[in-house]
Amino acid sequence: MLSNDDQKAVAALLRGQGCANHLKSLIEKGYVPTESLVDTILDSFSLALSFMISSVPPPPPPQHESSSSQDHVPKKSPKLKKKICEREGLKQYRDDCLYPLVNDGFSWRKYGQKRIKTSPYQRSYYRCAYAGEKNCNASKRVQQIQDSPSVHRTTYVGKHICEEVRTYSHQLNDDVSSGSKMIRFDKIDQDMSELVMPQLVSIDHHQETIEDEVKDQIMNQECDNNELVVDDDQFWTYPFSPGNCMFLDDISVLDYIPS
DNA sequence: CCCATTTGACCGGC
DNA sequence: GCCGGTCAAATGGG
Repeated sequence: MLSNDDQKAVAALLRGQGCANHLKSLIEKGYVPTESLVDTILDSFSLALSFMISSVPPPPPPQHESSSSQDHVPKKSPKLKKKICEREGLKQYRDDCLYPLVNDGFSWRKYGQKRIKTSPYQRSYYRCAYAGEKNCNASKRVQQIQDSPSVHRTTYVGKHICEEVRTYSHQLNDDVSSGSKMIRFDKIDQDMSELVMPQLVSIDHHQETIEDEVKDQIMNQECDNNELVVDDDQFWTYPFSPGNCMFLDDISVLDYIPS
């Protein structure tokens, strides 16, 4: 059984699927003005992502007030943080795209960059810009996983609890179908929008461009990197290769109950 | 001068 | 000792 947010995410994805199919038919007929449809599709995906990210339960309140005496706060080790994530059910959302999503609707602050042994590309570490003042524990990692075409993997960890997200969520809950401009991936810039869109709609094309060897390498890399896999999330049971966006055609296998 | 980014150092687990 | 993740001083742009 999906949560309320998950159901909204699925509904948004289905809306995007319908618009994509409509767009496809229009393109086949040579109909040119399809910008509004593209906007709707992008909004749908953005909306779905927002629900998936924001559906993670919030962390428990701090045991004691210690913000004024950070010197006495022991630093959480990565392993410890991972265990905490597992215990608290913090999910990771992973997204592959042709270019890193610089503007995904949230304010991030880069705090590190490292070369990973299992990848020739560097991995960038970001945390919510409001991590300090609003105790927002959301973070993300961005890493290029493939060249030609350039594919970047963004792994979101934790949930935004900052005011920015609460405002967004409030708007979304008020009217999911209104097409509110929550996370506008298409506002990165026009050129990027044109580059990202084909990835979403031309699955077969990209699958042909990625050899199985590369995909195996990517999957093995995930294992090597100790990515947290959420067992009860069927989202993760699907391979996230750059050319395989499972959202659309495979959505029926999810425990989806139409509202 | 402020602030975000960069980058080498550091930490803890294995 | 290696590794990924984080810290924090240095740096650079506006």
